[in-house]
Amino acid sequence: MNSQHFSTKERILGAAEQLFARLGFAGASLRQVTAAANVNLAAVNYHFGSKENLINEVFRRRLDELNAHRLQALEEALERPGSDLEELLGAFINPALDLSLDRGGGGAFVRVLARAYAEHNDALRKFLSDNYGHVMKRFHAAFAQRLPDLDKEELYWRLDIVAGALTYAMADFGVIKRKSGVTEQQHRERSAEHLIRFAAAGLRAP
Amino acid sequence: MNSQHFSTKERILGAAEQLFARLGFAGASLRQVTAAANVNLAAVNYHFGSKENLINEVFRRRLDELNAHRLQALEEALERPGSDLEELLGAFINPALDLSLDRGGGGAFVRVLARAYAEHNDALRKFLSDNYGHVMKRFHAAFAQRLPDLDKEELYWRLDIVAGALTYAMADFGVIKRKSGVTEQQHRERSAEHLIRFAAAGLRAP
DNA sequence: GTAGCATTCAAACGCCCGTTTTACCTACGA
DNA sequence: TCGTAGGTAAAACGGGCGTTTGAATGCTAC
Repeated sequence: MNSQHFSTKERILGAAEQLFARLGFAGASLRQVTAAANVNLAAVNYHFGSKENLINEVFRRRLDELNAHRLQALEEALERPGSDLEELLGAFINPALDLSLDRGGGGAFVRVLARAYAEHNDALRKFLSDNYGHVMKRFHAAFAQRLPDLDKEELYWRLDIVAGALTYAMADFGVIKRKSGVTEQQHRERSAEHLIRFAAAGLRAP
Repeated sequence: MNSQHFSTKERILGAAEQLFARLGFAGASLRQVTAAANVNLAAVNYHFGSKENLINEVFRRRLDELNAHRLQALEEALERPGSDLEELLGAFINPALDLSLDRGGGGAFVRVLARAYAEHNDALRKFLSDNYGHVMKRFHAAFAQRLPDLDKEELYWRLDIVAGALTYAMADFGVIKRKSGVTEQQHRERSAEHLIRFAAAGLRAP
């Protein structure tokens, strides 16, 4: 299986991501993680130092990439001459959507991310703020330029609502059932379309 | 403290709610719960049978009431002659807001509810669907009447987005910091206002 | 080939978990 | 007044937890 192609560290990160998504940080034990990764129990403490630090590394591996993709998509949208609000929203939402569809655990990671929000852990919040703060600022500036009549603070509130709805949608919290005959890819693309249309109207609200 | 005025069962439920909100279902132990409730460890298994069942009772205690309040607020809004979309949204959002401001643990409960979504547990989903399914159907019908041009399935998607944003906002996931000089009550009222305005525009989107 | 280092391994450490047992209160109807 | 049922108490059960240890292994450079 994985054992052949990936290093011990990578196998641990992958297995941890899956199990944290399914069972939570407290609910998934290192014995379960190392068994799924097909490595020795002591490997976690050897390579990562502690369970706490393993959790952080699970985040870091994905967030840097998502970060970069969002900013890149935003710059591309801003460079297009006639780009509208929906395109800016797409730059924010689509990279997250792509991640959730990624082979190799991205789908599990968005659920881990949703759990992180629910954990309400201060250290984790600081970590996320450090990693995401400047991204949100950049998007805020771009949206503010497109919505000059909207109060700046009001815009912060609304972007916060968009982020909430996106987190919720990505982690598949909702009650909307995927119909048979619709692939997961199609389901998520439809999710993104609905979300963008809804959010664009919400941002344009008087 | 509580010991004087509440029964053993009530003290356990209250302490469990607080600790589940803070540490999660797996993260909070029965030893922590019973110590906080100032009761004997064995009392949980005596009164509730198991930790699993205690979790269910923590939900049941609050959900029945929230359920009833939402439906009552909806009926009242529908009976008012000139009631608009914002009033229907208020009937959905405000009871949840009130619960989150409730003395005696409501604020903790909304975070427990957010954790429940993140848990993605099938048994818990069925429990929530059984308790909430008819409420969502009732709201869907009311919104459909106010938005006759909107496709029924599209409306389901949009209500799902509203529910997501609400869950996120209630559990205080967002990055919006409460300013000094603003009480928590005021902060949450402002939250609801922003959410209703945003959601109303999103629902009306073409 | 062997010295040196990074990695893997099995085993054990002390601790905390959910649950059960058994004895002990305490109030109330017969 | 006594028997009894409902509640509380302390202690123990087996088992799983994160972490540490020290020996065995593989790999690279000389």
